Amino acid sequence: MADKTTPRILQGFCELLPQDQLLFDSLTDKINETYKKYGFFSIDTPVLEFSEVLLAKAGGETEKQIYRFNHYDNDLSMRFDLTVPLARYVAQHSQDLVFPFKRSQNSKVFRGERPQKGRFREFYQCDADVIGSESLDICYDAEMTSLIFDVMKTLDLGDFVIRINNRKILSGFFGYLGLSNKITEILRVIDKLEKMGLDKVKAELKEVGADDKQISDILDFVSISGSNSDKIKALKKIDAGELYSLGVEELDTVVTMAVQLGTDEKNLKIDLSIARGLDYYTGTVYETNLIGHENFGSVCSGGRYDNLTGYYSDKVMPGVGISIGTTRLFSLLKENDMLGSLTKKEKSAVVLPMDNDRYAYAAKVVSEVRKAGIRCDVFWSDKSGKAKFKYASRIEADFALAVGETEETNNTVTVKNLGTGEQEEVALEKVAEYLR
RNA sequence: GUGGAUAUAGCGCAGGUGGUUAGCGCGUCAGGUUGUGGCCCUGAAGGCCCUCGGUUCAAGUCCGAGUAUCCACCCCA
Repeated sequence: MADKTTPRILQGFCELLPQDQLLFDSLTDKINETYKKYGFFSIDTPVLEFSEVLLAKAGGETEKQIYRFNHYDNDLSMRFDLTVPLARYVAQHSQDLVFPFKRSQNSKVFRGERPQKGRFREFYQCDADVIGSESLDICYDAEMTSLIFDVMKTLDLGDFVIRINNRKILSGFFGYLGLSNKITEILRVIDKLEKMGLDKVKAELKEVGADDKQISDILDFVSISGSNSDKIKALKKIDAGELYSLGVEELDTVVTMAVQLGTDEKNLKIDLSIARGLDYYTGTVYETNLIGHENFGSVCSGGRYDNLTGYYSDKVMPGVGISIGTTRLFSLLKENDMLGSLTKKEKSAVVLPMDNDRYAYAAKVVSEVRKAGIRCDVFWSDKSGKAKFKYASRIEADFALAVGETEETNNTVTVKNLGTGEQEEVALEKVAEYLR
């Protein structure tokens, strides 16, 4: 073993064994199918973009995390999310797209940050966004809410809550308190309320520069309680300017409409402390948590942004979108032994030729089974009978189809159910039917 | 970027106060059973004990540095 290269991969990069990959694919399939049902069109964009394009807007944290390098004369960057490439895509192809444009995308993104539990440097995001031309009705925000609801129902990961808020409400209210120049910082602090607790938030708000009266107003505000309609009523009583009122109006519409679209109100909760760290959200914001697994963080987040393509085009294009970090979600589910709901697996079989003269007959058998649309494999190896059945068992096939001299003579197959251990000789033309 | 932990077989781990041949479980391969997997039994293969340096008659074990990985913070999916 001297001088061999150690097989290894980069930290924060992830790959799965075949049985896990099967489950991961089932996770993304379920999400994509739901997106499709809502009328989204799937696209893909390049992993690499010109740095000037990708970094047109980025700054601060994101910029530091981008994998960027030169190749000959090109300054290149790897996409760190799917939204910026979408903006470029829409600006570049706007004349060929139909608006409102509903696109979904399931692709890998790259972030050069320190990996840890549930955080990767290369990971899949499963996004759905609607982009409008000039304007985009608030009903789309409601539709996204309903989409989150449907996805979560389909994934069947247990009880969940979609927490919803509107940035206009927060910005309007904080502006009204005379804190309009500190809105971004305040939003970030408020967003941490659940995690850090009241005292720390108070201290941080003070650091940001709010006085005691402002702090208590803010905290009273975000802790407005009751049902969704109670909260809306309470919010409507407060007079905090035009932006604020518009936000309340929007939130009211989104919640009402989402319910009409099929969202169960039990799973939808107005939460005035949700702000989302990302600064490009301007209206509705979403976070989704699994009840009992709050430590997972948000499994599906998103929101409304006013002008997606501002850095690439003069056209105003508002949008609303959501994102599911499937790599993270999968790794957390696996760690918590929650992959059970993903095991939807089709039946599969493997043909075992019992001796070397049986290959031709094995070919006939496998072709018959495949014609019926059943996943089927042949073990073309001259090993012991034990090894053959062991192979069938290891690949987790449901059936082993043993074919030897007797079977060929009788034009049959010995079907062994690897789950129950029972076996039976079945006529070749009946095999496919027998396997179902 | 800041703080903490870990590094021994393909994987998961054990190896009091230094002592000569480094173990266990899983996996792999072979056999018990050459047409029957999972369970059981037997056997085999597989180790520069992360790297470099230091202390010592003697280092997997002690000390230092480096590297890598993991965890937490920041931020986020």
